[in-house]
Amino acid sequence: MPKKSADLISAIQDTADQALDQRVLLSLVGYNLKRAYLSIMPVFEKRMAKYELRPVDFTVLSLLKANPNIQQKRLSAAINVSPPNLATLLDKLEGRHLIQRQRNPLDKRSQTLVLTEDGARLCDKAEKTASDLEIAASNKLTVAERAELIRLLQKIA
Amino acid sequence: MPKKSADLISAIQDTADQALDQRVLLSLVGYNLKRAYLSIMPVFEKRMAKYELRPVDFTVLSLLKANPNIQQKRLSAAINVSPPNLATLLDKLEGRHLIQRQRNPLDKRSQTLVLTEDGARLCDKAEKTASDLEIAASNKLTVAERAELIRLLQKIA
DNA sequence: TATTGTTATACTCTATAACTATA
DNA sequence: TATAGTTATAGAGTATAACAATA
Repeated sequence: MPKKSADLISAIQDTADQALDQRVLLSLVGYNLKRAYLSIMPVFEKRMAKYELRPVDFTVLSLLKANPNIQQKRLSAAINVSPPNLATLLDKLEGRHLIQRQRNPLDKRSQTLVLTEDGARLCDKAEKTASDLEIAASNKLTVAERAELIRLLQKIA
Repeated sequence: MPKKSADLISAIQDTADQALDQRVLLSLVGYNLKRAYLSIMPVFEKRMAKYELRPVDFTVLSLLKANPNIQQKRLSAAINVSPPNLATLLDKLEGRHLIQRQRNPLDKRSQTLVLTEDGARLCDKAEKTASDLEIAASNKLTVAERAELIRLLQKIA
């Protein structure tokens, strides 16, 4: 509801001085999730960039380490990346000799995935970096709070 | 580390039967944040789509309601949308007569933003929808847990 | 010269349709 | 006919550079 002249000027001055009122948005879980995510991810991305890994690449390597010989289909569902997009992602990792696709002898349509030795080495380093970072990134929380946060997040998802 | 023939077959069968091991990833706050976010946002987006609002459009309307006559610069910083992207976003909202840009008489470079009457009405409805949804979306949490989750998320951000 | 906001554009991410090879 | 994976492509979201108007 637009104002005119003097009213507008004083309204602008008032608004500029005040702290931003975000009470409604900050009462919503989704808004807080996004803010928290945006505040911690840039650091993580920066660290992973040293290994030329995006967060999703790290996720794939770490899942392959823990689940060798997993099928692409299952990986795709687990990490919420569509089969077409996963295919190109895996092309890149395979091109860097970090993973290997193996035709499944039981069903030649499907492929199973494993880390190469290079991939396993890189994954170990990246996981170490991630867990180091985890401590630094959540230094605003106590150990108990961090555990509680993770528990609540897993309850939602 | 690729296997051959019989070994591979039994490895594949084992992997296919087992639950996916995500322990490393699930120990990281960032991974859990993303999973929680992805699990609650589709519902929110669907509801907001009825008002032809994306989450970020809702955020802008709600912030303008609570902070009339805010400058674009400040809004841009608050919601993490770059000035060029905010400009086109505001173009669309202004084209729908939901908001209005006003040249700041104190500094003609800047513009301040307000909701129109239509915008205020739509924002009220959308905020009502959001808070209704909030209860349904976080029904896996108790009231106390939800409050604690929000508190911890705000500590991180 | 610096700042606010805009335009134009490029880059990344995500989503969809159509194809292959196997079953 | 159905499924796993791929290719190609389109769309949304995000980032950057160059510009106009004002300070």
